[in-house]
Amino acid sequence: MTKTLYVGNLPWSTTSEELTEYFARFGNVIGSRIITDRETGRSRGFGFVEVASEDAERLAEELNGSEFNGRSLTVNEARPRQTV
DNA sequence: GTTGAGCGTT
Repeated sequence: MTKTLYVGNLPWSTTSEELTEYFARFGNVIGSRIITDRETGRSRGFGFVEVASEDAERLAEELNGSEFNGRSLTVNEARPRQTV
């Protein structure tokens, strides 16, 4: 099972690969996704990381407020989408 | 060549 974490306050140059590697140091990371502007294609400065549910809490706790490329990250469990 | 709180697309 997996959980999705919201990651905010990212540098605009951050890629999903960087996020995955950064999160993978603290737990089992499935993958990540940077949210880019639909019109300009530039990063919006936040994204989502899919991690093993057993590691989600520790990842959020370890990475929330931590420094990533000079920015203090915001990490939280992602809100459920309207996939209902 | 920019910006800075937030919750996503097939």
